[in-house]
Amino acid sequence: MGTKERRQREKKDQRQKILDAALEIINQEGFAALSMRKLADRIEYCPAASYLHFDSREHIARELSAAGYDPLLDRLTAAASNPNPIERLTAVNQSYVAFGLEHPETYRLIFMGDSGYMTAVFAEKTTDSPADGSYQLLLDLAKDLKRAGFDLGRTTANEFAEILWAAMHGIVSLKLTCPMFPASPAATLAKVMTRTLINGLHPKKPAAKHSSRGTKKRTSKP
Amino acid sequence: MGTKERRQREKKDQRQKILDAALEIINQEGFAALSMRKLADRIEYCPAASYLHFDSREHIARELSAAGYDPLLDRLTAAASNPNPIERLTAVNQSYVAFGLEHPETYRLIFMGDSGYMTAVFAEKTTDSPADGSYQLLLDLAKDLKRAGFDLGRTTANEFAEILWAAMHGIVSLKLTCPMFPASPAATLAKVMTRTLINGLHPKKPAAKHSSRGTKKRTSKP
DNA sequence: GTCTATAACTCGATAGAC
DNA sequence: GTCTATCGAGTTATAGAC
Repeated sequence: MGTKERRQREKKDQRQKILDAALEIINQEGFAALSMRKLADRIEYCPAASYLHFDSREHIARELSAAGYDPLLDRLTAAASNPNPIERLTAVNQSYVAFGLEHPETYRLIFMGDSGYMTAVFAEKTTDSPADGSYQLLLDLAKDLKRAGFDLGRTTANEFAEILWAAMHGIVSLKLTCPMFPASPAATLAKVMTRTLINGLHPKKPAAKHSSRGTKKRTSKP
Repeated sequence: MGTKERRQREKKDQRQKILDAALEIINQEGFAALSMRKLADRIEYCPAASYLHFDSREHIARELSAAGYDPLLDRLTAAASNPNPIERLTAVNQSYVAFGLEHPETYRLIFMGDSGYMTAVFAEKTTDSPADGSYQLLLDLAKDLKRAGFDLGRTTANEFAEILWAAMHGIVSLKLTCPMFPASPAATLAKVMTRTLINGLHPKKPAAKHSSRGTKKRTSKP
C-alpha cells in the first residue's frame, strides 16, 4: 500500500526538479529569461505541467528567492566564528560581498527584484527565517561591539546593523549593475568601508569617573 | 524655404514627445510596463512610429537613463554649496537619498537596471557627463576633507568617494526594493551612515613634526 | 520622409482530451 | 495526472500606402 507515499514522493521530486531547472535557467540567462516554456523544455514536460505544482511563474520566483537566503546565511555564519567582534565584522562583510558577486543572479533575485519578494520574506516570517537570521547576526555584532567597549554614540544597535547591511548591499548591487563604475574591486571597497565604519566607532573614554575602570588597552585595532 | 527647418523641428519635437511619454509610463507603472504599444497609444501614433526615431525599446531606455543623471547632478550641486566639507557631505548625502526616494523609477532605471545603461553612460563619456559630474563632486569632497585636515589613512580619495556612493546607493536601493526591511527611515540611515563614515576619518594630529616622531601611541583610535 | 497595417514571434495561462 | 491545443496579449520589426 505504499503507492500513495510513492506518488507523494514523486510529486515532491517533480516539484524540486522544477525549482532546480528554474534556478539553472536564472543562473545561466538571468531572471528575465525564465519562462514557463523554457522551463518545460528543460525538464522535458509540457508547459502546463509546472502549473500543477506552482500557481504561477511569480510563485516559483518567490520560492527561489526565499531559498536563496539559506546559502547566504550559511556563508555569513561560517564567517562569524571569530569571537573578536572587529575581526568577525570584517570577515562577515567580506563574505557578504563575495557571496553576492559569486551568485549574481541569486543576489539580484533576492535583493534587487522588482517584485517584493524580499518584502514578503521579511514580512511573512517573524523570526527564525534565514533572512532574519542574517540580520540577527549583524545585530549581535553591533551589540558585541558595544560590549567590547566601542561607543555607538547616538546610534542604536539596530541602526548600526542596518547601515552595515546597506553599505555592503550598496557595494554588491553597484558592482552587479555596473562592473566598471566603482573602479576599485568590490573586496577592496568592502575592506575600506568596513575599516572606515569601524573607525567611526570610538572606544569608550577611559571613564574619568570614579575609577579607572575600563582602561581598555586596545593596542591592536583594525 | 523654411520647410526643411520646420520638418526638422517637428521631428525633434516628435522624438521628445516619445521620450516624455515613455518617462511618464515608467513613472506611473514602472519600467517593466513600458511597451511600444502603450507608448504608441499614449502619443496617439501607431506602434511602429517610434522606430522611426529610435532603433529599439532599449535605445529609448538608454536615452532616458542618460537623461536621468541631469536632475540628480542638479540636486547634488545645489546641496554642495556649503564650503565646510563636513556639512557639505552631509547635505549631499541627504540629497542623494532624497532624490532616489522621490524618483524611484528614474533611480531604478539608472542604477538598478538589468541592462548596463549605467555602464554605457560611464564608459562612453569620459568627462563632463552628468554621471561623471556627480562622481567628481564626491571626489572633490574627499579631497577637501583631506585638505581640511582629515586623515584618510590608507584610503585613497577615489576609494573614499566610491564608498560614499556605494553607501548611499545601498540605502536607496534597499529601501526601494523593500520598504520595510531597513526599519529606520532612509533619511535617518543616511544621517547615521554619514556621521559614522565621517567619524571614521580623524583630524590629523597637531603634527608633532620630526621630533617625537615614532612614538606613535595611537591612543585614540583605530 | 512619415505613418499604417501587419507580419512573425514570444509569453503566461487555461480548457479539455486522453 | 499529463499533454495538446489554443487563447489573448505582448514584443520587435518590416513592407508599403500616403
